[in-house]
Amino acid sequence: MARVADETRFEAQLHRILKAAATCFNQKGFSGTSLKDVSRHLGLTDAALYYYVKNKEELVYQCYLRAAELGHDAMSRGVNDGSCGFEKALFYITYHVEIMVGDRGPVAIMSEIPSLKRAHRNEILEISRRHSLGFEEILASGIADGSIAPCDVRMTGNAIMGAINWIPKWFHGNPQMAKQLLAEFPQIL
Amino acid sequence: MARVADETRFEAQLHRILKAAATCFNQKGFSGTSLKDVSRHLGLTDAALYYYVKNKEELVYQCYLRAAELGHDAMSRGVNDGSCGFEKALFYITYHVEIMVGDRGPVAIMSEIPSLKRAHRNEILEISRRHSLGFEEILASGIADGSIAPCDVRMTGNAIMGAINWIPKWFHGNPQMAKQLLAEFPQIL
DNA sequence: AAAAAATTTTAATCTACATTAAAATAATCC
DNA sequence: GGATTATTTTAATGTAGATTAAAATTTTTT
Repeated sequence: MARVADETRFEAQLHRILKAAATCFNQKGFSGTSLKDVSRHLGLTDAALYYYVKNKEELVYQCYLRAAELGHDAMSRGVNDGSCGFEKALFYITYHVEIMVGDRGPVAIMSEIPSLKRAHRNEILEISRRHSLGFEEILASGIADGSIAPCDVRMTGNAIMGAINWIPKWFHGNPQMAKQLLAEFPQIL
Repeated sequence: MARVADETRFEAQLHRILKAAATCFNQKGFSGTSLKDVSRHLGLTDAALYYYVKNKEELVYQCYLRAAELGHDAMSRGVNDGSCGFEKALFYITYHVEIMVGDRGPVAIMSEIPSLKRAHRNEILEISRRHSLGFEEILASGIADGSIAPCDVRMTGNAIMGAINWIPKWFHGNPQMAKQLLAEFPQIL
């Protein structure tokens, strides 16, 4: 956070590239987007990307890393801001959705984890696992403090994560929808 | 349904191919699976697939078509078997999940719709749209008959569809999990 | 404003698959 | 069982798109 000011030119451009890549991947599918597609989005040439990432695999990896960071960020804030388990969960979800539909997005759907190389894949899977566990803990704490009805936290967690991760599938930048979405999500919990 | 008996050899093999393809796509990612991967799953050679589908694009298209069929099937049965809106929704979800984790699965996650050719893409999108609308109608009927608490059916529908569609991401054939999942899902609604 | 460093482009190369045609094998039919 | 049809394999070919190296340009530094 807050290192936007001293962000070097390089980091800023890499950041733009990652957003462009996420946009393309979500819009045109992974196999449907070439590096040329991504670069064109920024008025660059495909070869220029190689100054920022070693190859396409790493571009995907970085996109996913960024997606994970944003999710983690939302969860931390949610845990901080909520007073009971239910509130923590609700805040987290709200923040996460806000990020996905807001201008920090788009966030790449992690549909291509298996084609990452081993080390990257393991890292992303590990992060995802921790994220899920974190959410399950929130749910468990809510059950413990009585703010959430008893349930299988693993399955409930999976279901809600799925609902969140699926958002890019149907949300395409309609701001009105974003509002409705945020208004409605809490009730689902 | 029930045309399993008079299924010709060709249709049966195509069916096996589609299941193998769905397995590969979900396990190794779309870009990570070659036709050779799919064919090897069946002890065939990659070229053999071309006897059944015109090309890789059509293989994906057929996988998605099959996924859509299975979903539609679940919804019809749900609507039939439930007496109020809530029950219809619950039955549908249960049936759909049962299909996804059962031996009619795996079902391909539709992450590569954008790379389908225009006609196929439009067809799949249209089917998906109808499916979503169908579910929204179920929700609306439940609200009307008082069995479901008022909500934005579009958003609630999106959320639940996301939860369902995401299942292949974390379900990898653990039968115990399948049971827990089915036991838990109803409560989420 | 010259020099150095950072960024981007041009122009090839390289390669993993997808795809195809013809030949071989297996199944079915009369 | 021989002929016909259905299915699969072998062996090439084709191609999009990733990748690279060197040159050109732009930005920064002094």
